[in-house]
Amino acid sequence: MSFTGDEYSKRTLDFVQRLQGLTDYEQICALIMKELDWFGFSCVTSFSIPGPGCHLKDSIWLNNRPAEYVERYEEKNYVIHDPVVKELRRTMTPYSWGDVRERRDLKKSERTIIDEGREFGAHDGFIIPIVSLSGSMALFSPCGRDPDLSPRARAALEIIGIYSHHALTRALIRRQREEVVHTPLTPREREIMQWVAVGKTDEEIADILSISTTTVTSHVENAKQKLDAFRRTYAVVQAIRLGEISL
Amino acid sequence: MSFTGDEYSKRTLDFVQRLQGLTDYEQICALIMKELDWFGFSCVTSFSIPGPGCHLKDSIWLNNRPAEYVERYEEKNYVIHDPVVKELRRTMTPYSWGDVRERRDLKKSERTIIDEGREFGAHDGFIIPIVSLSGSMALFSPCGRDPDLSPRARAALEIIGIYSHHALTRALIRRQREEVVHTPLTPREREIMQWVAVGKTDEEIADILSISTTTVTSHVENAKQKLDAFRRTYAVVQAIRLGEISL
DNA sequence: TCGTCCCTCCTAAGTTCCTAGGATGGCGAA
DNA sequence: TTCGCCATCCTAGGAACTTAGGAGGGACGA
Repeated sequence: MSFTGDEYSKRTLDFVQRLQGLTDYEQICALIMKELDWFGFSCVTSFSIPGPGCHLKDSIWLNNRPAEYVERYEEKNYVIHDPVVKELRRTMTPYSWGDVRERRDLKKSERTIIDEGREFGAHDGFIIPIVSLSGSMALFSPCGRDPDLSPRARAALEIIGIYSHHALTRALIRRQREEVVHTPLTPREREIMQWVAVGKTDEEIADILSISTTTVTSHVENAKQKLDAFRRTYAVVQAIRLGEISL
Repeated sequence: MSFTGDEYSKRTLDFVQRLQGLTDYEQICALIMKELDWFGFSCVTSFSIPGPGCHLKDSIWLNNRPAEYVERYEEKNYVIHDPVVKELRRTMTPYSWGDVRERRDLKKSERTIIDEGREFGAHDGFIIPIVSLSGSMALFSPCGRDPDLSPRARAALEIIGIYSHHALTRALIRRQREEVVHTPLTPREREIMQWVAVGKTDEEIADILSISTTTVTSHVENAKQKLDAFRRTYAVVQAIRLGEISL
């Protein structure tokens, strides 16, 4: 190994310090890619696991792998079958593609998916699982021809991955908030939506808060309007997304 | 400053490496507190901002500040008025209590809240904002009598905070999944709940998927049962929480 | 082959929600 | 003090959801 442990740690802290100053999404991406390059990673992908009915495209936070690769990945719905992604459900600690490829219980088709990456110059990659308390999973995955995957590098990469993810989230949230001009709910509306979110009927909420049912209904309707929702189910989802109520 | 920059970075990377091996919540907490001690922090609190109707107590992820302090904080509902917490909504980058205290526009009552911390041995503290794409905010905040808040320490602390938060989430998710024996939804149920979540009516969903309305209804009912929900609104929230669907 | 799970479809009464109004009093900012 | 926002309450028809059943066909593993 040509780098000392301290080289890794110093770089990592420097990286974080530089990233702290950035708020612009594109600048953050550029800095992340530059840093990963030092480790021998030429590409990076970060996305949250899309649910059914959700396209992978809409879940991607950061990606500079070839467009054709991503298209094929999306087209063949690899995100469901890719063993590297499936591994996310087993473990919550970082691992490399190689770690997965070595497993005995892989089907032939699964091995194919990993190997296809090679055609695009990605011989090995590293997966940093990202969890959120809401239970949704995401991953941050740099890859390249011959990346540094030594233990010390892995520790540094986990920091880089988690911190990058955090910085990207911050930038995306900022952008989201700027885009969505969202009228904030009043405290009462928030309180009532919180009850709606746990499945209480207007009558039950009225009982809990000692107000009339019609009042509850009108608060919900106001909130729906502010949240741009026709149905209260979506209003709740929007309220969660916009941070008006929490899970 | 008695420590070199490299000391910070080396420690930080070591900390992350040690934390990587841990899955037990209590062990993780212990390691975090030990590490923060080195920076001169005697206490640490981490919680997500509770919505109305939610108690702060239920949102705490990690805390070793005196119980009486927390009780008073909760009782007086400081989480709403604490200027240090309010600052979260303005900025998404770390700051110290001192940074907030210096602001001119603070009300007297707000200053009091900060100063009350001193009675419990916390003269200054550091806030690391944690954002999640769902929009919910949380914070990680160590505090102490005379902590190290130098620029280099702040960069290290941000890593420590974000990484600790991530490790805690991992441990809590693991625990949550062990506790909640949750029957997974079928692909079709997930797909339909995803549409429910965006406020589509059963009829609209039936149109979209080219199946009958009654089929949609029965999928929703099955999902509700699996998610232990009486109302579809709550079913959606549960599905999000359990990672069955994403925002 | 048998059992199990998934997806599909059906009925029908009862409950809850949605819509689109209007109206009052309180409270704080300009 | 006036203006605006907030919380409260009201009506009433029509739309959507809830509940508790049953039932057939297909896929897949034991």
